[in-house]
Amino acid sequence: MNIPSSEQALMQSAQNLAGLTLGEIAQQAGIAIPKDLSRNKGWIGLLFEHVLGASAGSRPEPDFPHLGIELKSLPINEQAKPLETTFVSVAPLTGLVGVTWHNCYVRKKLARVLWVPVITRKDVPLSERLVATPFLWSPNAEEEALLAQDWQELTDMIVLGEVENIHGKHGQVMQLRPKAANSKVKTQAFDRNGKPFMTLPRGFYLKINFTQALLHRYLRIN
DNA sequence: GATTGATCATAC
DNA sequence: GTATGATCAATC
Repeated sequence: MNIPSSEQALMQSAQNLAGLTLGEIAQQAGIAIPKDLSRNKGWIGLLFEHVLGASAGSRPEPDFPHLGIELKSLPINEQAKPLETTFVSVAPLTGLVGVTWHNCYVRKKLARVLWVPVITRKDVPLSERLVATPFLWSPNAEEEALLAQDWQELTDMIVLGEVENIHGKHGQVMQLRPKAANSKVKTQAFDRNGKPFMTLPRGFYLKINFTQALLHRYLRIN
């Protein structure tokens, strides 16, 4: 697939995915379908990136750098309720001096997101799952305020050396959870005395209630 | 059943 | 290890 030249071109090809199954999309793209996602958790996201012409690679940039748009797949059920939290980014545990909500990575990453919902049920094979209507989202004032509030709370705790006391329950719409290959992975952080120590890498995740609200706002459903 | 903590693949 | 893409699965 070619790189989309404009937002309109991207949205057009995204809309064209609606109503197709993952099997149809993969077949058209000539991509093999895994039996399940257990050892291919990012497969749907990579499939959409390929089909929509996102710049490949693991660079820390939006999927469509020239458009400033991030692409995210979103598993939902038939009632359009998200089934999983949405990973946003790895949380920096050091170098936070001078970082504010306005210049932080989470805000940049969520500025413009193309959501591609996939109707998911455990008993429906991957290849038969349907793509729902994709939509381009930017946070409204209310959503940004909620995100900013949670980001500030979590970042404050990190800065104060309390990262190991942060649990998934923190945050109303965004939470901090492990983001690593396994629980033995370590990255550097600072404790409450300012001394460096090694801890589990964490990531910011959007909670289900937040992504569900987006769906309601954009698809006018439920 | 929802939520939190753990985990899988791949590139560099 | 860090960054990309997320879902799995044990526990509450």
